Amino acid sequence: MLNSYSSADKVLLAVDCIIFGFDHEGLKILLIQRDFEPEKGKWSLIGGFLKKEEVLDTAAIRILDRYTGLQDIYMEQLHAYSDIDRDPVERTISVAYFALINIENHNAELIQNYHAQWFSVANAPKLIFDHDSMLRHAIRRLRYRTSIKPVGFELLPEKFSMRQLLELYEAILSKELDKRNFISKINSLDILIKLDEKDMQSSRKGSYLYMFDKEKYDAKLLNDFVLNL
Amino acid sequence: MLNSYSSADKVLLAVDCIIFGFDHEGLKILLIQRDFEPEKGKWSLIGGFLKKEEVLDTAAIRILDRYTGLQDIYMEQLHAYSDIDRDPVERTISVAYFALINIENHNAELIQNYHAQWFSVANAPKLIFDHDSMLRHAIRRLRYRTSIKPVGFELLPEKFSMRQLLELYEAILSKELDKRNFISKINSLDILIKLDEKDMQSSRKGSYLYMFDKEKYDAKLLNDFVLNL
DNA sequence: ACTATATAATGTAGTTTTTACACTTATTAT
DNA sequence: ATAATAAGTGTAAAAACTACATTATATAGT
Repeated sequence: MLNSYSSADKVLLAVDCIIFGFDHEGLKILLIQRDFEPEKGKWSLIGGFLKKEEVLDTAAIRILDRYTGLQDIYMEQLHAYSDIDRDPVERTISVAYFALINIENHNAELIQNYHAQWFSVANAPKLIFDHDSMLRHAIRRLRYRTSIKPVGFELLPEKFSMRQLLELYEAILSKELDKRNFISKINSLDILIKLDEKDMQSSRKGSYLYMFDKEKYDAKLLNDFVLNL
Repeated sequence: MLNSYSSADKVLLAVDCIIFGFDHEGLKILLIQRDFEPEKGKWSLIGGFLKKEEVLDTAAIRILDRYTGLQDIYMEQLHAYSDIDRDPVERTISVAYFALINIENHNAELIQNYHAQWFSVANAPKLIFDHDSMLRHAIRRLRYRTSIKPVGFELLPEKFSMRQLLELYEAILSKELDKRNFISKINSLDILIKLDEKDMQSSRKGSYLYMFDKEKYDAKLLNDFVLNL
């Protein structure tokens, strides 16, 4: 049994990132066009290999940083994918992560250099390998996560209007929400700060801006909420 | 980029299984006592190494079978654990799975041969490596999963009484539930068959036995239910 | 300065769901 | 016959959820 360590097979471990962003057009993901075979020219999630002395979370952070120039981003491990022929080049197990970023903050130059591009989740191209499956899982997980944890805000600017928040949740859930009911449910969570500032872009009247109140949320010491939208 | 395959590090991949069972004493897990160093004599989850030409799910199934003699068991991938020194012998990433078995069916002789043993989840011993963390995650996931999928039944005999089902959910959630409210919520899911048979062990009056109606459930074509207990 | 326009902001009544709670029934061991 | 034990059952009050329409505000255009 002890020597099972030495007799056991070693494999390549990849990390693939589903990087979510959000803007006026809706929910988006960052994809990269492969410039080498196989599947050259096809679209792919952004990924890389795990280094031997590296934790998976760190690898995901490293990869995200490399392609977006962003640090301190919400990331979450999704699932390990291990189909035998999932990568035709070599037996590779991939651990998928998803990231939620404020799309305004990414380094546009960087992603251009890497031939990366933002796509609407709704009409993303077909992806290589099992990346479509990863994306589907990520969306499902994102729906669940945003219904119990205050992570949706990661996709918005620091200051945002109720309309932006509403549209964010509509994009995540792929369904229309009633504005009044939505606002009262959000308000009942009691985790936002209403600012004196208004966003004057969207209308003549202007709409108040809000911020996520992390201190207040943490102070509640509740683990999860339930946001039934 | 292509040669990043050849330059990338390969690592050992382990699979560890949180095997849940349930009996009159409550929710249990199957643990094994290590008979080799390091951590000899300590309790551990049941695990093994992934083979090069093997899918993770298959490895989990193989490991479960080896220690319990059971096939066709509900299993679900939990998370990949990758702390650098999580296994002091060698750099090993572990993918944890949890399994739900009918505890009556396991092969008692097998687990004896392996020095495995059932423990109440409530007072399980300290486990090696990061296995305590895996167990905590597994319980959290089990709570969630049983609230949206009809998998709790996997832990019960094919025929079970409402009391058994109630006590199962109480064990999973670690809280008392109101009997009448529980029964009406379960009944409103409309996924059980009430048998003519009674369990005469528990009381003079005897309690009706039920079975999970998989056909009916599948026919509904709903993905998930919500069971707020 | 008046008006038109466009989005922001707000409240409620009806319905459904959830909760808390206690007595009767059925069986058999004595 | 009766004592004992768990099984089985219903309801009223509270809370949550749903559907829905009008008024308010700032400015751009005249």
